[in-house]
Amino acid sequence: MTALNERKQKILHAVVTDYIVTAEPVGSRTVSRRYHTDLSAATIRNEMADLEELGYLTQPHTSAGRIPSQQGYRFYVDSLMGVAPLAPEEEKYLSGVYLQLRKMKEIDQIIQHTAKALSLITNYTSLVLGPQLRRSTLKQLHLVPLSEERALVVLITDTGFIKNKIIELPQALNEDELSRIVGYLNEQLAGKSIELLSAAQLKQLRSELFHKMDLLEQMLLLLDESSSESESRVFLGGTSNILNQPEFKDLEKVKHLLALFEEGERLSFMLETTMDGVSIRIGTENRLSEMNECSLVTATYMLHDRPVGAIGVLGPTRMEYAKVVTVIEKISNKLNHLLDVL
Amino acid sequence: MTALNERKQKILHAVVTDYIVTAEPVGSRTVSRRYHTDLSAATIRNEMADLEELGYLTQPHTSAGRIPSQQGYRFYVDSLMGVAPLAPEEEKYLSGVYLQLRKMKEIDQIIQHTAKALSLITNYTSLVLGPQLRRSTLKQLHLVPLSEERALVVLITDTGFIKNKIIELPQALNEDELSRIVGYLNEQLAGKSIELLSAAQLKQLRSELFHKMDLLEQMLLLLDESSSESESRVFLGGTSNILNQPEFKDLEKVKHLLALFEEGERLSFMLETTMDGVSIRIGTENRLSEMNECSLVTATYMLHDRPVGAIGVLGPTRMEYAKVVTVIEKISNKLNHLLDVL
DNA sequence: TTTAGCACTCTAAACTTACGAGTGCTAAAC
DNA sequence: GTTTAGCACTCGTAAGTTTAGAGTGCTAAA
Repeated sequence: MTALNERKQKILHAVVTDYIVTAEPVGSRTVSRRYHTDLSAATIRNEMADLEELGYLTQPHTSAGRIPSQQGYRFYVDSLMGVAPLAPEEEKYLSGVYLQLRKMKEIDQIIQHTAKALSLITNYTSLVLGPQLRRSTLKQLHLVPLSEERALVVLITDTGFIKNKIIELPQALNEDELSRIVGYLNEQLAGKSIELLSAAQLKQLRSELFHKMDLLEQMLLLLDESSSESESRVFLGGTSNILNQPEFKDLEKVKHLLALFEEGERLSFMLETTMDGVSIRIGTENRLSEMNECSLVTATYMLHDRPVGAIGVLGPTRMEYAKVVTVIEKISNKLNHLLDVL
Repeated sequence: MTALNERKQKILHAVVTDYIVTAEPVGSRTVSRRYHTDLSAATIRNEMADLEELGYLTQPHTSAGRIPSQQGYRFYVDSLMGVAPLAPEEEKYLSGVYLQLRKMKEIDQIIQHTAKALSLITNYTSLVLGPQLRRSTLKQLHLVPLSEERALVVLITDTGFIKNKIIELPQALNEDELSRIVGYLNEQLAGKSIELLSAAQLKQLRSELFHKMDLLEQMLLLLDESSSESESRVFLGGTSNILNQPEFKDLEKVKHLLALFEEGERLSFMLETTMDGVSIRIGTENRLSEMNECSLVTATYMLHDRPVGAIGVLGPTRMEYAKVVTVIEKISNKLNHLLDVL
């Protein structure tokens, strides 16, 4: 792939940015007039023909303007686009949201409001992956007796996540024994990453406490569940925003996307795969076929310097990448700060 | 409003059922041929003109067939429609789902799977309102010390619902005092309906324990939150199903509905308002303007003979009412049985 | 190397036409 | 008096037709 000279880059930049706002194929005349006054339309025309040959632009049909190809967007995102600052009122809005959130410590609320803010400010659909149990560290394990036969296991992580489960007690146990077991488990497990609680380690524990099998099994089951994938806590915001995009006037595409939105598993997979910095996946770079005409911008957020979750914005490939990246960075930062205090 | 003679009722029935499956205006010829061979099209025509005059049918335009008006659907639902039995494979599917669910005691999973089953079997969008804290009875209140300054309050209801909240401890308290307070609160509150924990009662508690203000305030706050509306736990299933309905080929309508789907508050309001038996609300009978072209069939489900939540199916006014009612009844029953064991 | 000019292409929108399903009315039949 | 056949009329949809205009590629001159 030949490197693009500066002029071609400028023209590509013009086509991409214009198409992003207008959603209409961009003609040589438009580029010449609106972006690059010192060249004639004819010259632009030649360059655009070259850019098409090189794979950066395509023509919907013979006598229409050009639109960026996936490769075109990729080049734009990698080398061309600058930083789009937020409007003052957008900044203000975000600050307001996170000032509010500082008061409520419920992680679910934080996540949900983040999804809402993200979609509101970008006008796209937002996805937020809640702190993954798997990526958290066990802080404390508690056993709250409920009755003779039942107890509540409370699992608390450093991410502030709390998971409950009711278990059946073997009747043979008295209170002392119980608290001894719990104490022992805490000793052994506290501070360990839930993901890294390897099968081996759990197995060892199992054998160490083999005489209290029943009880232990149940508590360990909770851990197993926690470290498994099944926890797909993805929150969406602004799902109706996709309908604002002209590329989704086709109901079939919308239907597929909406159906995808209900599949938490697959969504969280999309968000989990990129686990550092801001990532942009364009069109078919997303593995899911439903998203072949979409782009997904994601970033992770941290707790204690470890990535524990992710936020993302889903829009058409014709997306305002620069702005979205700014917003994503800003929000993931705010989220980091917010969680640090937690 | 004149009562309809039997023939008119038969014709109205024919028009409604035909329109429900075809989504096309129904002509006199169709009724005569497909439903009522012993009368000519001309006769049907006259009757249909009458039915229109009476407000049960409308014409989209002068020379088209008739479609049921809202009043027409209402009459159909109240007096005409019979009981639609489920297909054996549908029965089997439902039994399978609830056999599975019997194993997992997590209320959230039960709710979510119910939503999924409901939408899958009806091909409409389903709404499920989780057990309302407000409608539950307090079973136990626990305080789990986390550190010097923090503790976890665990609130357990008879509906199996568990709510956690982290509170800050006033340092002046030692463990004994804590457990005494918690013991006292349990004594006072256990078995009480959370909704009926009146402001007065809470106030009394506040004064009784006024010297431990700080701590108490925080625990009572949890109760306040629980009894307030803010808990809008509505789960949706099959949101993409609305796009299968020809009446929603218009993107604007879909957009409004999708946006509504994100407003948990308003949705749960819709479900809460009908709190006994199966209720059918057609078109503008729903208060929300977004739902003026939809029908909502809802039913409550019970725990210990008290309604604690609701399930619902949302579709176009041209809905398979008979089948939906059967499904809703069946599922709410299964849910009742499932929760009884809990 | 750039640009003006021009013939050519192709879509989208506007307009026309044709078809057919369905109606309401009238007058005859039961 | 009720039912039905017949018929002229309405109106929306779908299928063609036309037109306008935006944009292109190519050629030849600057």
